[in-house]
Amino acid sequence: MTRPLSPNLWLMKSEPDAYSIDDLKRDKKTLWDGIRNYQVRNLIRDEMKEGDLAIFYHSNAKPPAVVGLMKIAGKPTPDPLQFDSKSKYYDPKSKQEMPRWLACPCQFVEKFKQPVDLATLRKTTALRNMKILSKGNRLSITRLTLSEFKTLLKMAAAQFKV
DNA sequence: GCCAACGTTGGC
DNA sequence: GCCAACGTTGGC
Repeated sequence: MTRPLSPNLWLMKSEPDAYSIDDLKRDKKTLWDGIRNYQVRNLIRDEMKEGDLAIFYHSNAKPPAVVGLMKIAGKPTPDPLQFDSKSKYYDPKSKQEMPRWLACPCQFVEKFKQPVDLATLRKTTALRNMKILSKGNRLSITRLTLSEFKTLLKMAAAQFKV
């Protein structure tokens, strides 16, 4: 296995009612849990690594928008909620010795001064292939190309420099 | 393995 | 609240 030299770039969705960029700003670090989709689980298991960068997207928001930047702060770890019978993310079929679901540690980097809403994203030619804009893509974590990542940072007037 | 029924996501 | 576009479940 070769180790990629540059960080992977991701877009990660969260409903602000559940967990927002302001929550992350307050917490500084969080365990990104509640992932219950096998494609996404495989992505973080097989491809996500410490040091990767992720754009934070508010879904089901008014308006939906990219709102900030975070960094992957460690290896994916078993999602504790799958074993919590009181959680809505409880999975009775998952066993301690063979956990089914993973969560990933995320660290706050910045909240964008200029969040970019979905309508604006759709109008941006440089983002026309961005996964989140293609019809039918509902995955909560998707990859960004370097070009898409740079475009988003620029539009959002980000502090972070690639 | 097929597929109908059901559940979820998320924009609008 | 509606609904398109999935994903999951379980009977067969």
